[in-house]
Amino acid sequence: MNTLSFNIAAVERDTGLSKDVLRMWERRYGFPTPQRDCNGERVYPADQVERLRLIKRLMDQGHRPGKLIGAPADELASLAPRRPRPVESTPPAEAVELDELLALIKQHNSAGYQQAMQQRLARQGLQHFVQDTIAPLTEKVGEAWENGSFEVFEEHLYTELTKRLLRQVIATLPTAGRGPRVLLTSVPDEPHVLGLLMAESMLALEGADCVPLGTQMPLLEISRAAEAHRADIVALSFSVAFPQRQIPGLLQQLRQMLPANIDLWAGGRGVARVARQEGVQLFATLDDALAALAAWRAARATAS
Amino acid sequence: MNTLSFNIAAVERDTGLSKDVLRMWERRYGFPTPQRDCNGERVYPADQVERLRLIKRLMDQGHRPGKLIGAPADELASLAPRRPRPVESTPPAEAVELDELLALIKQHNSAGYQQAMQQRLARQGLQHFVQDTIAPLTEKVGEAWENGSFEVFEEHLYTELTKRLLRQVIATLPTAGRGPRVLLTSVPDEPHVLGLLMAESMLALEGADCVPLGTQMPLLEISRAAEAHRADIVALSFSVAFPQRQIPGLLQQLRQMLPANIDLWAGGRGVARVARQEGVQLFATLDDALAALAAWRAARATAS
DNA sequence: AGAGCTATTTTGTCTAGGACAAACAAAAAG
DNA sequence: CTTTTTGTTTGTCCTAGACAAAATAGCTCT
Repeated sequence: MNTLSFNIAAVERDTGLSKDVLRMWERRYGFPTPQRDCNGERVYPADQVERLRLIKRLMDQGHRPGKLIGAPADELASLAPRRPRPVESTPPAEAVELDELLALIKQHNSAGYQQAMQQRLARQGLQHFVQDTIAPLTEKVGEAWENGSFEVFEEHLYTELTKRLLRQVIATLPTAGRGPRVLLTSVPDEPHVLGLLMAESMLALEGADCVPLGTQMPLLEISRAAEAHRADIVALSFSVAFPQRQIPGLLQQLRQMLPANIDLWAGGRGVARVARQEGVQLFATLDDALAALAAWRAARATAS
Repeated sequence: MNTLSFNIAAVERDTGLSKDVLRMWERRYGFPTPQRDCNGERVYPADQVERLRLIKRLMDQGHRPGKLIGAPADELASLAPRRPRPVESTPPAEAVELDELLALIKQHNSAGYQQAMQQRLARQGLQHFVQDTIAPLTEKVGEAWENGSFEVFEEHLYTELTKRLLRQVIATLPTAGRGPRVLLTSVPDEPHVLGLLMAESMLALEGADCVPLGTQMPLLEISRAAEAHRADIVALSFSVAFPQRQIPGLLQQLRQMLPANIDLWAGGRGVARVARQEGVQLFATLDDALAALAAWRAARATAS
């Protein structure tokens, strides 16, 4: 087999590190050390790409590159996520059951996983199923990926199967028209959709009129869509992986574009530690979103 | 309302034009002409961002930037896509029905669209529904977006609703284990999933054992997943929007990583004009994929 | 004419290093 | 012990030049 090599664009694709950062690290830290082709362009060997991916994963957990790049291979020992873990409030019995679901994914047993989830859904009912099964399970998958016990493709499989399940459930809900019209989407560079689906299922269950637009909408398009659909609320989801510092700016910009009578909501693990914004409602949990829905209805009821 | 302005990263996000390209155009063509903030960084006014988005859309249709940037506003007249249009082989009666479906999306009538699609599915059966409704409809949506009669968010709505429908249908198919195990995914920078879902529904209908991994898998992960799932076939989908010139390189690279006994298939409108590759099977239509499935089974039957 | 080949223009990506501000960690002050 | 100030780390943006791949134009040959 030919030795695999990557140009800088391919490394950016596969690692998520921008070209600027790759060149900067080379200059500052002396790593990576790509060879050059006949045009003087960087050529990265596969093992360095692998190492960069590992470093990126650890960085997403809160480690700093300066520390990581020097260490040889005992980084594997520094698995410990440096981000403050939310306190594990799941009762032990529940946790065991969730681990069993994770194990099914880890064994690549799609059919078994789907069956087990259907069973739980029937037992818990939609609301509890979303809050007590899907939400913590997604959290656990994220953790498993961060600490290396899940491969990327295993996370993808989990996501894909769970998306299907949620969409299927949503399709069976009656399309009631009594609630506010909620437009659900995410900003560019935020491809995670599970949070949106969870929110949609909860809101739809309460009779809200949801318009799912998928992920990664340019901000201008979001405001256009909100007007075209005569939405009452624009709801965004930010995953924990989304760069936190960009969130306030994005929300402000979107708030400026939107007509004042359209509410802007933002939820997901990504907004947990974001400062409160003028004209934007932030939700740490799905319960908060439901409370906000009730509040919205109450405000409208008294106003009219 | 405050005048909206964008920094270069925001413009990249919203237009899809890289920072390098934005700076290059400014240097070469004198457009765009961003102002500078107190740090000397570019600040783009909203109307130039709008114009850049228009230019990008026309470029995706095959126009060249040099011609577009000079023209003032009569570009609107040059709507004509310069890409060779595939001959419209849809019989007129069918075409009218498809246009009715498009109109439902254009009116943002989600419920009506879903109902109409369910009806067609029941009438045509899954195979014909996918081949004669979803495939041409997706094509038409792409065209409508290219010529500006569809907004981005309308395309998103179509995609989201159609994804749901297909996934729902796939979920109802029996999980037969007789066929080859097919791993379905797409490469990084290829977020379009409808092609994959269409392929999955057809293959699953024929009894193949599909493993859907969603989109945008790094190549190294694809090969890892293929081994972990003991896949017989890795199937990739490339949309027409994917940069054609990158495809051969990607396929070659992946082919090198994969064990020789795992087939590599690639389909979708994106591969229609890609040259044949050693060790890779390219499909222009869904029928080709079904034929390849039959061929795979025949080869295995005689071999064993 | 039309099919193929070669030259020229167009266009995007890569390279280099410098500058600076935002995020973070450490030290000093209350 | 908490808060503020100072220093370090780190990412993004900047200019400007070089070059290769793609698209077009021009040519030749059938």
